[in-house]
Amino acid sequence: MSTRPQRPTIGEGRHRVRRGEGDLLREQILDAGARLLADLGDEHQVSMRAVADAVGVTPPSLYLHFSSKTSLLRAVVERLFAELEQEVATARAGAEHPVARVLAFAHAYVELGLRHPGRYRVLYETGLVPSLMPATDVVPGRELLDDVAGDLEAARADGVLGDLDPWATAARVWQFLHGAVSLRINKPGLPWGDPGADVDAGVRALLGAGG
Amino acid sequence: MSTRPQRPTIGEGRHRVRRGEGDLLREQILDAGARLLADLGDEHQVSMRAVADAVGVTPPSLYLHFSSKTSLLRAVVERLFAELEQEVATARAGAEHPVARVLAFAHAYVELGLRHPGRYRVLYETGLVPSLMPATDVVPGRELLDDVAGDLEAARADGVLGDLDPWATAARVWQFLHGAVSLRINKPGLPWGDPGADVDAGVRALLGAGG
DNA sequence: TGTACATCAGTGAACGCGCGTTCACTGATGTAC
DNA sequence: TGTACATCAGTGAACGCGCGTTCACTGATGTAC
Repeated sequence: MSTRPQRPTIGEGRHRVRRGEGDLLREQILDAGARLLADLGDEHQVSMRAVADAVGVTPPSLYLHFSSKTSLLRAVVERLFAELEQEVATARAGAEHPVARVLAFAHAYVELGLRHPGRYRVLYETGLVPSLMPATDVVPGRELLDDVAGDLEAARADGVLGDLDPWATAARVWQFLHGAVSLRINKPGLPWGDPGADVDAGVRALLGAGG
Repeated sequence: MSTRPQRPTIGEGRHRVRRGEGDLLREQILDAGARLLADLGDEHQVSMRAVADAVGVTPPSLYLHFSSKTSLLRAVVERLFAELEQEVATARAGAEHPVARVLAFAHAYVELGLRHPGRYRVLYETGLVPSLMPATDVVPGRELLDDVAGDLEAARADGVLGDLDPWATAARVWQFLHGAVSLRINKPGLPWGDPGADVDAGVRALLGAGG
């Protein structure tokens, strides 16, 4: 056991980066920050020292790429949200009919949320996002809601939705899905049962049992 | 403007408590702690110094009543949950028929959650509760779920619920309600619409449009 | 009723710690000749 | 090809701060006589 904290400094194995390759470290910092934030689910638990340690670099190095912890967190959150957005998007791409698309989306959403609980928490249950992105129109989830509402408008045009309001119904579906993920994450002590079956029954019921 | 932070110390207006009245300060500490935790919605933002300041006392005084910050927070969380439990209980007491009871509960739950968002966050969206109460059977919300499931069993006996499973349906209702509260709290930028109408439509749909 | 004393709720100062951030520096990389 | 120099990514030490917690103390309250 070494007497010093065991992290690879430049002298001990980490290669100094060549001119112009500074973005490499930037990417590594973002990766480490995203991993830490998603693991811990709380911005206060993620320290600059911890990020630097995870990358294998000293804390001041981070300031070569980010002017402050806040700006680093902002970039990290953007990355986490972009990942989630892309994963959900590819998941819905499989289905054709509007109602099937909504169901595909619902299953993917819950599955992804449960697979990455820390990330879910950061993006949907924290004051972090609004405090980092004060602009009201940058609301992670808005696009998601618009997409579902769009599918439901199509469903209504097909006569499958009864006289339900597409937008309000989309909101209720999302609320249900969010609750299904959030309660399973935050109250793991309760016997929730299979998420897939739950989502299926819940979403179908909210769509007026159509589908 | 005084040069010192303006808080009433014993010498400046706060009366020293008489023998045996130490519990008075204990209550004040709990009150202040509950207010701070509910306002900030995050345990890390609540410092012993802040609690002491709010009460009008110096930090070491808190240790006369609580052995550590953790034990103080535990007592505070218990108080917050007891408050919520009682409020919900009195709200449901009004209705007779099972489905009406569930609807009354649903409206009260969402209304209370939106009225005290910080408290809601602490109790339902934080690692704080499980970390303070490691015993699995102390899960804030379990009793709540049992009550709704009980009502739904009665509803099913009355033939109002179709062949839906009471327990699974209760879970889905709670998931929807939690999502309705949580998303409104955490994504205030989206046009959610009236919570009451939403809850009504959502819960009725989840109960199979019965009621 | 008046005085000396015990009690103990609350104080004030200090501790060690981890944090975000700064600053003068070092030394490998790349360039000029 | 070999040497002197400029660049600048990354270091190591230190800063001030707020935190939870400790400790010897003070002084108003209540009691004994």
